Amino acid sequence: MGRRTVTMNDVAREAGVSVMTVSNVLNDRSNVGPETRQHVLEVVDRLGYEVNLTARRLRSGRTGTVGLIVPRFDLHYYGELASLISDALAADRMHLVVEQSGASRERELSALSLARLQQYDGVLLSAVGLDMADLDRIHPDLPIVLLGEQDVPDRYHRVHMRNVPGARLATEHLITRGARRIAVLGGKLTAPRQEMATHRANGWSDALADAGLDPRPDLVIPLQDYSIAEARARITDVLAAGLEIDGVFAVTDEVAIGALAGLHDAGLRVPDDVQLVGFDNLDISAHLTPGLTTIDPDRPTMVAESLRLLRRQLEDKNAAPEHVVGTVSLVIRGSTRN
Amino acid sequence: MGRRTVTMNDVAREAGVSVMTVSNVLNDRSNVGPETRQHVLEVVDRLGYEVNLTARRLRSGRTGTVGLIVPRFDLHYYGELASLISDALAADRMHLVVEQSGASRERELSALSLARLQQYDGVLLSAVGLDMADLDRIHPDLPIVLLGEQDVPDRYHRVHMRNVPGARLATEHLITRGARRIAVLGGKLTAPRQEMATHRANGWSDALADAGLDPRPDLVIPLQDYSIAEARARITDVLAAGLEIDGVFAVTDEVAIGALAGLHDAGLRVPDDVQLVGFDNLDISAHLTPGLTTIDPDRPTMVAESLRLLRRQLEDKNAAPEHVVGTVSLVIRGSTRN
DNA sequence: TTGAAAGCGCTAACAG
DNA sequence: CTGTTAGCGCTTTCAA
Repeated sequence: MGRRTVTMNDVAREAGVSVMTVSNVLNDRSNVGPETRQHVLEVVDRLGYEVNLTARRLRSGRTGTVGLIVPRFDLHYYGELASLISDALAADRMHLVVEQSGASRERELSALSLARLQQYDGVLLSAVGLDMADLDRIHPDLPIVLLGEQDVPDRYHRVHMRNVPGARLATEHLITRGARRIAVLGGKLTAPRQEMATHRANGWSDALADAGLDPRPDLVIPLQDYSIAEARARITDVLAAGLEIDGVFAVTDEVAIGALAGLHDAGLRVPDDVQLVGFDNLDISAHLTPGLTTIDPDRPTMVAESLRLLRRQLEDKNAAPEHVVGTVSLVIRGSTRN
Repeated sequence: MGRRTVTMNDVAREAGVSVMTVSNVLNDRSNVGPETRQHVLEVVDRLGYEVNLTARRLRSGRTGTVGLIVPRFDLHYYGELASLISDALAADRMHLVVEQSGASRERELSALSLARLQQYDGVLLSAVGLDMADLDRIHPDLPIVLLGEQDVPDRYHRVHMRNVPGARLATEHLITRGARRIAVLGGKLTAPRQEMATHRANGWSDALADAGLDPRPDLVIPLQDYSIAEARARITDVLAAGLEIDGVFAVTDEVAIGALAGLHDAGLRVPDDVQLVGFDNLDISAHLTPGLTTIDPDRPTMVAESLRLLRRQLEDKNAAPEHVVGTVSLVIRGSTRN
């Protein structure tokens, strides 16, 4: 119970060698005789020794841990992303820990403080609320890859989706299938800086304009937190206010799920009365009724690219910044007509 | 760019004080004169100094960080749990990081190694695949609270749900609303040790027996990973095989979502042909069509209790182990009849 | 192939 | 109120 933690020193004394030899054994360095190695490992096992990662990190700087910072744990998109990354890193014998940055600016800054980030060998940062100034505060020596749709300083490595083409694809599909009054739920026409909501509203707007349709401002329904509940409430509001629509492009699948519920509340059938397209292709989207037509951002490739950029920086801290843009494709399911 | 990281020493020299004074200022200790404090803070700001948490941890043992270990990031239940915990800890000026333990036994053991756990002031462990031996390997000095439904050694602090009563409540509700052939999707009658799936199958079985119904083994449909896709596939299988049912108790809401899709695939209407009840009351469950009747485990209270147990151990490492069992309640929505 | 010395950056304990 | 000393547990460096 109260017995003191076993240290490398204890192992060394017990094994009759120096701490350096123990360290060499545990780090698989080649300069240890086979018998010594065997003996040390036995003692390690017997005493139940485990390395103190904090001490190792303080001395060597390496941790074997990558941090992923996401806005919220409870948005499905980030849960799926975290799973994919965790699995991919495990193959490299690295370890993922996830932090939540959202909810408040204070907490976001706390999560992004150098003090916290320093604890990782590298960081995948999927923060939405940052501005350039915040990003510029981050110490440049730490390998960072930005995941996400806001614009960032050029010196950062970054992976993001083709937002505008994706949104355009979604909207064009709605038009092709006969929709004419298409709202963009969660879109924004203007914002202090470009972000997911403005990019996707732009794609929507482009597609409408190309088809000779008017991207009326009242068809743009902005959201705050992109939760299912908020999306459902807002679409209910605008329908109650008399907005007439026969199509909805929801900027995320999560928003689309709320839209599905809200449309149902209003007695509108999907896809018969109103067609619906989302963006993200969440796991759950295939299992809704009707299945959700959506834009697939090819997350596995985005994850692979993110880790490639991270590894590049790990190997060469001066690696030239790279911007990777993922492909998007349309996945057609029951929420749009045949 | 390549400039060396600023240390406390740099601040001390620049401010013309000792490192201890800098440390005292940064830790808000009361023994620093107001002018000295002011001056030190200015220098800290000017140099852009941030504390090295690794060094602090090595020396003081405290990290301000709590770890949450969950089986998978992409199960909605854990995402919601993590969000709640993260928010609650922020109020205590503590920080949550989340690790995924699932996917393989090797990775589970790696996440649970003392080396990793040591990095936290305390750990909330929501691992499902552990057995007693694994748990016994964990160093007893670390504050741990177990969240979850498997049985554990008495010496652990633990918070879990009233599984059997919850499952019973769900099943009784189905019976009350007229269902007679009720399957338990994701339940298990036997397993190497008690776990969520057996507890909930027991509640189902008890309710059926009380009502004079036969808990036939073919009504128990076990699952492996409790994913939506798996649940959908399995219910499709058993329906195709000719199983006749008018009610489904799904052991989690995630499983219920799969069931909803599978029933729809088979041309069965919910709740008209088959009634459905889940367990967990996920955020999304209110927004399905139809809304999902489910068991609410009162997660906010469970989270509060978990953190209370953790704080107790933080304050007194010999605090007597406590087992807390949360209450459950039935939330009635459209997936059961009126 | 092995070991001794030094020190990563910080804070506990105590002295002034 | 401020400073000095020592050392957390490990790994780097260099000597044997």
